[in-house]
Amino acid sequence: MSITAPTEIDHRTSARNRLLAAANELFYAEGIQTVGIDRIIERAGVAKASLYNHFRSKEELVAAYLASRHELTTSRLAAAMARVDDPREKILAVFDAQAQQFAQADFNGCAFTAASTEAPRGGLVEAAADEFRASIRGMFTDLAEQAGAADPVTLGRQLHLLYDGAGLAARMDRHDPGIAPSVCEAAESLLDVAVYRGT
Amino acid sequence: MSITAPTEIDHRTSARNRLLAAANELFYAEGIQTVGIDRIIERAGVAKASLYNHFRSKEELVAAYLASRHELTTSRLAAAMARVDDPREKILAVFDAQAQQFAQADFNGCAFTAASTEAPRGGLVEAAADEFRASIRGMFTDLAEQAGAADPVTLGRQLHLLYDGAGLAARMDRHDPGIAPSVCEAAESLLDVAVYRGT
DNA sequence: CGTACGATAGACAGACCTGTCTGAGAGGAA
DNA sequence: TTCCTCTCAGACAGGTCTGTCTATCGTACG
Repeated sequence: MSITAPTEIDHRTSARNRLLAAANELFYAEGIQTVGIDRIIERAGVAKASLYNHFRSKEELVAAYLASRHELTTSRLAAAMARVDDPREKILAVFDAQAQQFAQADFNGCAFTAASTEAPRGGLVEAAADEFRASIRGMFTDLAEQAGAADPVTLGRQLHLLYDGAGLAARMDRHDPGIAPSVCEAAESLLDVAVYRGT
Repeated sequence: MSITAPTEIDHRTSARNRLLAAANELFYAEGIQTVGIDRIIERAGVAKASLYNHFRSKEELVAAYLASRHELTTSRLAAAMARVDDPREKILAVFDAQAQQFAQADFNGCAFTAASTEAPRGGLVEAAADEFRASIRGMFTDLAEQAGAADPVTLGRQLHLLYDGAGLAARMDRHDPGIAPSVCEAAESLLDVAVYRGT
């Protein structure tokens, strides 16, 4: 890195990135409504005017936070899938990756689900959640097709149901260690029935 | 109803019931944080002092709202199960009853899940959610045992995962009519594998 | 050196929230 | 009648929130 241009860019991205990092930590851990702008800028070490210079409103900051979550989650799942070849193993790899998330100390359920219960209908949050869910659904449907399911749309939806239920239960039943194994087992059962049905 | 005593009782229960009804409608439809006390008492046609005469705080009103939801949901599921004899059919009846909820115009997902994302940890809301989930989990575990599952705890948990995922997906993917059929199909698949495994 | 721009700290407005309190009214009970 | 209890309507305090604005500072660049 040279000294002239990058520092300016670095400063500019630094403020935005620190804001996004603070939003990630606080919004995800405590919710959107309960975390005020003041705590975000305090954690980020940024002035309030700078926040409103980078984002037009709190809702826009929330949307950016969700976009970063979307990117992070899908890339993590893609990396997990890329490690194996067999479609069936790819599906199990997705649930394995999800289970690893459950084990994280800061795990607190699906950010999009939580955000959508707090945000008004028809806003940026709902749009971000719809986009995220469509992406996950597409992934599962593709996997179901690759795995040879007789009805890939239905199996994709069932795997998505399982994925949703797992994330929700892992947040609500924090003291149940049996969730992840039961999820993998259930995924295999659904897969077996959907692929070998009628043979 | 006579004129003397019941009117007094009627008045007394009426204020509380109207408050609970208003809380049910508003909290469930719009969330707990976004609905203020003022809107509750306006909808209920009750003075603010009366609210704080019946409930010590907003959190206590929320807890009462969740308790009424708990009662309503479990009794509805119990009624659905009572209509059939076979344990397997009881399980499907539960998911049928859930699907009927999805079709309600005012359906907005699981009240306990939504409330717990908005409420602080360690409060009355978390306790109510834990209680509700334990009740549902017990129901599914009992059903799994009655259905002859080799591992009733695991099947009960899997059915609970499915139930959770279904409720979540029905709220998030409002325009997907295929959820309910896919859920019933998945429940049957899990049931088949869990009961006939190894035979 | 001077200029321009972004960052900072913080005051401020306007709105909302919860919970308390006052004052008045209505209807049974002694 | 007088009392007592519940209710209503609304003011009020004290706090929070978002978003705007002022004023100052530091630094890169011409």
